[in-house]
Amino acid sequence: MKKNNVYSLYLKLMKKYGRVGKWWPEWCCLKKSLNLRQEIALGAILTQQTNWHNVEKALNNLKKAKLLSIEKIGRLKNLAKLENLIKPSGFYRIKAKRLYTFCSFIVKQYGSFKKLMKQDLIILRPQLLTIYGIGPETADSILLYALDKPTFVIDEYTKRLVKQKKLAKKLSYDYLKKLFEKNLPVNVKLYQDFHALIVVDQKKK
DNA sequence: ACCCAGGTGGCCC
DNA sequence: GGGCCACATGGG
Repeated sequence: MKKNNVYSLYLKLMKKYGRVGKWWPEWCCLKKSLNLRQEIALGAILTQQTNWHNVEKALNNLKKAKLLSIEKIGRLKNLAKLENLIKPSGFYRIKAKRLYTFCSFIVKQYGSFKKLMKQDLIILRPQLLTIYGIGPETADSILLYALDKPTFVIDEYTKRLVKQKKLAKKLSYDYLKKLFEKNLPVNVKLYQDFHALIVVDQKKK
């Protein structure tokens, strides 16, 4: 039998860390409230090239302002208030525009966040990728952690790990995504846990 | 005073 | 297809 480096890496990390980091346990759970799912989706945009610590401040500001809602953000008339609330997360002007574009897309195309959840991964992923400010990593993070869809997330940490372990020569997004998915059972919880473990492992270095 | 953080889009070659 | 830049704040 051909040995599977990707899957054995998952087992190794699972053995080493078990249940993972501070905010991951609730993300890596399949039963999440609608509010938490929206927080995760918005957080996925806010965390682009940004420390989680700063993102938390922005999310708390949104929560206090009762604006941690995709439908509310999608219906905003102007973005000044939103920009101000998310300032701690950096790139706040461009991120306010990205949040708004994402949220208004959902409102227009699906009517509500709840209806979006029912959409199929095959349809949804290409749709998300057409939205301004949603690249492959943000799309996959939203799909995997906010919507529990089986798509593997590739980020800078994953690339670093692949390089360290010499799992692949190419480091392009789609190539690595296929590599992981090809060598793992299709399982949302496993994808969630594995990606979280990679981040935790790489952060320690 | 630097340097970096769970990216993305625009522009150039 | 790949390389470089702007985008901005807070923490080490």
